[in-house]
Amino acid sequence: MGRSPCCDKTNVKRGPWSPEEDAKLKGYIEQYGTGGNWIALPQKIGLRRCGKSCRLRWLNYLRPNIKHGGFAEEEDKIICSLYMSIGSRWSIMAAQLPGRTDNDIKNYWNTKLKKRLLGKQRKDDQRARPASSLKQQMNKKRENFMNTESIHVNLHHHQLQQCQQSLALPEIIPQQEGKLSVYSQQTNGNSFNNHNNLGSCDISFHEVITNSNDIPYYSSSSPFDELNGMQLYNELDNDVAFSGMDMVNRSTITSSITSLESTSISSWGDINSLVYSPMGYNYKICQQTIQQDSMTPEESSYFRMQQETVVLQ
DNA sequence: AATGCAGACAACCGCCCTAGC
DNA sequence: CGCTAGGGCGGTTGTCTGCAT
Repeated sequence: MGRSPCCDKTNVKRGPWSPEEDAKLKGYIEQYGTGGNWIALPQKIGLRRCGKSCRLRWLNYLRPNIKHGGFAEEEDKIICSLYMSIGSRWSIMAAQLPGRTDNDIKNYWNTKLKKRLLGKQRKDDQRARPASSLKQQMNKKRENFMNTESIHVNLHHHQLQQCQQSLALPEIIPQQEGKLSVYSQQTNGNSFNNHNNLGSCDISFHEVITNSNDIPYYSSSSPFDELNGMQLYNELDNDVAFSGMDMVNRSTITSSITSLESTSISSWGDINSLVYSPMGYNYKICQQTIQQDSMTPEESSYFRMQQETVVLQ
């Protein structure tokens, strides 16, 4: 038995809002506020709309200081870099962009930025790989496989690099040696207490990709240490039930890790950051291990942004 | 002028989380 | 402690519009 619907679907109006409905809703909220109850609100003001629909209309369109369309280049950069580090957390992105709603950002990403990025990638691929080869076939296979996944999976390290380049973002690949401490904490009912040491990994660059069946899929870009890459992944998988967690199994795991001695996992958010970070390192790890004053101004700026994002979460 | 198609974005759906009981 | 309702959120769908044929 599913949950009961929030309103009588047969008795509410759906589809585009009329100017009259907008005026009613806006006028009421500006005068009395929402009263903390969206479900009851439409009845109060005589709107034949679902409460959730009213909420959405207000938040995405009617409330003051909402900007529509015309994203600035600076906003493009912020969206792109946030997507790289946190994935499709639209509401968090919206918090970083005053006047923008999560819906707006999501639409903008899906219709403009994603295509710009993938279009460029396609062109570059055609230029770079004119001849058919085994490697190409493998890549094609992988591409087909990943096309069935969400956008998370479609974004690869090199694509993200290109996104940075096409948007004139500074490319940040860490050169610092990171000594990463391990600590454990109970999160979401999953204990990481056995995470003493993940062993010594010497990974120049690796990509680890999960598929929808939660079976680790591993691909490589040279130079890298495949064995160690796999080892790191399997350690994660075995110890913390890596698979099956929403944040991870729909993501592309793309990271560039230099001289990893162990890793730091205190929450799924940490894993997520590690996973998503195209800059090559987890900012929380970075926080513990790399002095902020050793970063370039650009790195520092990204770091600050990420810290704010973490706070918002 | 009619039709088809693609892009843009508004709106909806359904799941998850949480506060209150 | 379990249940429920409301709110929040990400993914998806629907609709409108402009352009090409």
